[in-house]
Amino acid sequence: MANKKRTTLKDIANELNISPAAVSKAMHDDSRISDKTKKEVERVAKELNYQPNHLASALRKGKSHLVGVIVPRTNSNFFSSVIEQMEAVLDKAGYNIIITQSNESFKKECKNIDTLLYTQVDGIIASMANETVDLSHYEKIKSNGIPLILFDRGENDLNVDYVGINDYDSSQIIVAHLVEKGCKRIAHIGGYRRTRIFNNRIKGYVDALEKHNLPIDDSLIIESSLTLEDGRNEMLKLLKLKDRPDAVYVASDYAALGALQILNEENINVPNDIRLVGFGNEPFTSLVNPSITSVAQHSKDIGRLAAERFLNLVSQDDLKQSLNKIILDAELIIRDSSK
Amino acid sequence: MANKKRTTLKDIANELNISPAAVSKAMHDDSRISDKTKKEVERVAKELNYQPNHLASALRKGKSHLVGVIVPRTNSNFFSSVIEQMEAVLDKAGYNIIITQSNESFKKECKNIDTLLYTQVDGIIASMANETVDLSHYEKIKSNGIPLILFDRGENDLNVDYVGINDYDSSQIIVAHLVEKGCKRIAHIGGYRRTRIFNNRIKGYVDALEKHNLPIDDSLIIESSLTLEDGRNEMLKLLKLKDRPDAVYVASDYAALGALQILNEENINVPNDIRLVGFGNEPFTSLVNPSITSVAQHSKDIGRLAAERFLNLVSQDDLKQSLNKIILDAELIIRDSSK
DNA sequence: TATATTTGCTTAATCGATTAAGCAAATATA
DNA sequence: TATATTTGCTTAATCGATTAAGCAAATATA
Repeated sequence: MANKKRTTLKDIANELNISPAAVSKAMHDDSRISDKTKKEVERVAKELNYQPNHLASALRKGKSHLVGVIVPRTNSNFFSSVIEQMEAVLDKAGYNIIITQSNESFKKECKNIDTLLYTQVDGIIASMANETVDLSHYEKIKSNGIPLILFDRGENDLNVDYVGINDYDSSQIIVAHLVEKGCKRIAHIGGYRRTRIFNNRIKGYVDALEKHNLPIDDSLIIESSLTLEDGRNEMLKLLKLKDRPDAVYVASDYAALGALQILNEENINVPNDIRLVGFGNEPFTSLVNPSITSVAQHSKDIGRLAAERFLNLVSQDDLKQSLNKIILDAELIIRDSSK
Repeated sequence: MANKKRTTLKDIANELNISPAAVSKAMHDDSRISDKTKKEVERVAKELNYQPNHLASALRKGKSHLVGVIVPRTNSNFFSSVIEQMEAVLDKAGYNIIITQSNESFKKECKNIDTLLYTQVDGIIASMANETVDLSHYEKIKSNGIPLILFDRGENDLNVDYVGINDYDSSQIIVAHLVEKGCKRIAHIGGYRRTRIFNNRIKGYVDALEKHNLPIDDSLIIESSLTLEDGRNEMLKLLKLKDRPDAVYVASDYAALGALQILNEENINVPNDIRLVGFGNEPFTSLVNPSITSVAQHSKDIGRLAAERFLNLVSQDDLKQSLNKIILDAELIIRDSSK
């Protein structure tokens, strides 16, 4: 059973004493094949448990109908929700997706791109690893002549389509919210400036402080990888400052959670002593105590829009990509940590 | 730039006035090709930015060096950690993985299997969707003659390799722990019995109650899909019982979290009024208030072992699969919710 | 020096599915 | 009835990489 050879078009053709070409056409419902033959082909195909060989047809047609997806990690609600939507949209158009994760590693990301190109995907939708600065591996995708769409963590320099939220505005909204609650010393535990979205969040934060006539204190602006551990460490450092902040805006929910753990451990009341805001609206933000105010990133829209951009691009005969940004407004979800 | 054709072996061959066969051999470091030719091939390949066409070589060799992975969801720490380990092991052996998610849907799972078979993967490593009862789509994998390895949510009837933890014993350990803490009415919010692992957890729970001379009360045994929402709903029902439980063992951390939310909302003290135990050791169990006692599932070992089983199976000339279980001991991580 | 072996390639077939071109029979049209 | 068109296929080439078989030149061995 397990050892028998795969059924090919030729096997069906031999069974029916017709040519493989006729079988292929029958399967694709060609108008020049008789209904009788089509029915017989269908019957024998089922009988022999025929499974088309994707490698062969993809090779011949020059299209694999596979889309590669690269994400930093799959175990965040944001990315898995984005992927779910992409899958839904692409599935309808006859595309399947291959998900790879970079684990935030530059090296892994390069390897993933090689794998995807090697697998002959028809396009790549990616969100960059934290470590990524050099973009030559992404250029490789472009020079392969297949569409590249970036989401969330993108780069203008690549001159490709991008779907994401307005990070700059999000920071402005967060600071405005905290100021409204009476906060005067707002710290920011952010990502690294080299990553565009985190740079934008920092800029938004700084500009918002100025707008509200609050002084900018470099000791309150921290760059990190935004892991839970980073959140703990950086929060501890902030607490050791002579002049403690009365609010902390953290650019990731995971790091915000780390910060909250420290605050709870040190018996600092949130929100009364220090207000806390995260970013990403991960499900756990509403589950922890106190629940964490955060920014919803419209993951479903991002997934859908990125997939639609891909479909739009593959339908073009002559692929010409350029910087084409779709920026969605983010939404502040206010919870107990800043009330 | 984007529109130029891919470089093929033939292009390199033409450039050097040798045959494509020689180029292919040079690339594979064949001993019958001169060092001079090898170097020239390497140079021209780089010059023309040659990328081998995986479809062609896979078609010719009959091996795609791709492994399909099917998980219910990727956004749980358990599954993404399992996948990370698989990737690490398979990568070393020259295999790449394609991750698909069933979203706990039977229909989606069938579709995923079709996609993977169609993509000519060399094997499939899967964990079943909650909905799955009919196994014919999995039989299709077997009849394709490629290895199938199940992990976590498996089925004996398929007679293939399985890697998972000892669910029965885990339940026993949990009940013993709760009994030791003085609990007398232990409820169980479990999964559906049709899923083997959940059935084992229920059996382990029932047998453990008997062992400790506690009565078995059907109103305290609940089957559900174990989502967070299910946890909330079932917990509410348990609280409405005349004779409330003094402990709840939930077969998933997500549902346990839902249960905890209700308990917190109803101002029921955990662990003093009701003790709570989850399953899976998801990171948030240590983050919520109170932290949730849970069972660590050794995701890394499971991922590694499943990948190793695959490698072992593909290396066999004559694939013969049989029920071959690797059962790991789980570990109870005691936290505040049951202290 | 004559034969055997090794080296370094080429030739041609192959993996399956697809498709342009073409052909004979059946049918439609003038 | 003669020609045109349609129907229902077949033939042969193709997508790129790989490999068995083979051949001529170079080198080794007797």
